[in-house]
Amino acid sequence: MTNIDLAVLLDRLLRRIHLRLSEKAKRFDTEKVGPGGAMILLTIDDAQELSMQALTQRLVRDKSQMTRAVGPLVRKGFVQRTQDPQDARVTKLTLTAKGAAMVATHQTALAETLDEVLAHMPQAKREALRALISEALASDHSDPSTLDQTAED
Amino acid sequence: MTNIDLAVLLDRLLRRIHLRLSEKAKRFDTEKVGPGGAMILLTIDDAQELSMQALTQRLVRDKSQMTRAVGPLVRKGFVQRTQDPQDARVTKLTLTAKGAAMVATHQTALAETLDEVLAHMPQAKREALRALISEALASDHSDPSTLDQTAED
DNA sequence: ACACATTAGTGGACTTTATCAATCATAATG
DNA sequence: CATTATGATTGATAAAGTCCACTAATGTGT
Repeated sequence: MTNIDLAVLLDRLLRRIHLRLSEKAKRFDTEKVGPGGAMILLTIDDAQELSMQALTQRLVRDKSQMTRAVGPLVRKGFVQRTQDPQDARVTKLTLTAKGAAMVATHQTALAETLDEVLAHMPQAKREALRALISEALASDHSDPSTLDQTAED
Repeated sequence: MTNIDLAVLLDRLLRRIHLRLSEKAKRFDTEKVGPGGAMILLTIDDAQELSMQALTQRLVRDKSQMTRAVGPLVRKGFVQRTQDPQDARVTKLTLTAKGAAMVATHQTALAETLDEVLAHMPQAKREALRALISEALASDHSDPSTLDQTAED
């Protein structure tokens, strides 16, 4: 195994997953949600409701890029923007029924993809892997700038 | 934990790492190797010597993109192209001394970054995480098209 | 020799993401 | 109020990656 670091390994694994997923996606992603869009949908689904800021922080992207990425999803009817009654500056994002359906499709595809990529890995190890990554994410409070921890996990 | 899948978690973790790494990189990446270039250097370093094809497969990218990405690294003196004496079609990539130095710098930065991101994760778990990812990568032979396994790992 | 496959590189069109500054509306504060 | 901070968006621009078709050189097999 030598000297290739965790980040490099992560990158490769993720690329493989993306590669296969995008092949599958050709079959159902007729509205061109794309990998970035799918990630957004999955994230909103997980949180039920998210502000732009929270979404930006979770996906670790630039906020301006986030607006642009969400735009098409709204236009295509997957996501709904609503104004927060508490604070009229914030935009809350929720999934439409159509968005939820797309999430379900993507989750199925993701599960299939993971089954392929991790074909030879026993379930227990997959769980362990997921747990470790989840833990790594949860325990990372060291960001100087942008992490606000809207606390679940 | 709900329904966010492993791939999504992986993506987030990797993004966090990249984000921090790129901040660090500003301080030493004066020749604009960039994250993509760094990944290439690290990969060549790991294999000692790599054909373009092998590199493309490992990094799971488009081959034309790969040529374009390697070009600047050669021009800047980090990587050397040599023709394989066995097969004159293949270009073998190796690191120059300058390239090796850059790899060392990047590895240090990577290690620091991982220390930050995984600050609260004990060493044993980090090792476990690395081992699991490594295993996932190694055991993945199911690709229909492009994996040729130039056999090390 | 000949046909055929493989490896690399080129070129162009195109999509996706990133980056950075500026703007606008709304809060929050003195 | 006036000022400042915040959340979101816009605009301009660049970087990165994809896709596809094509060329050139070399290797393989008949």
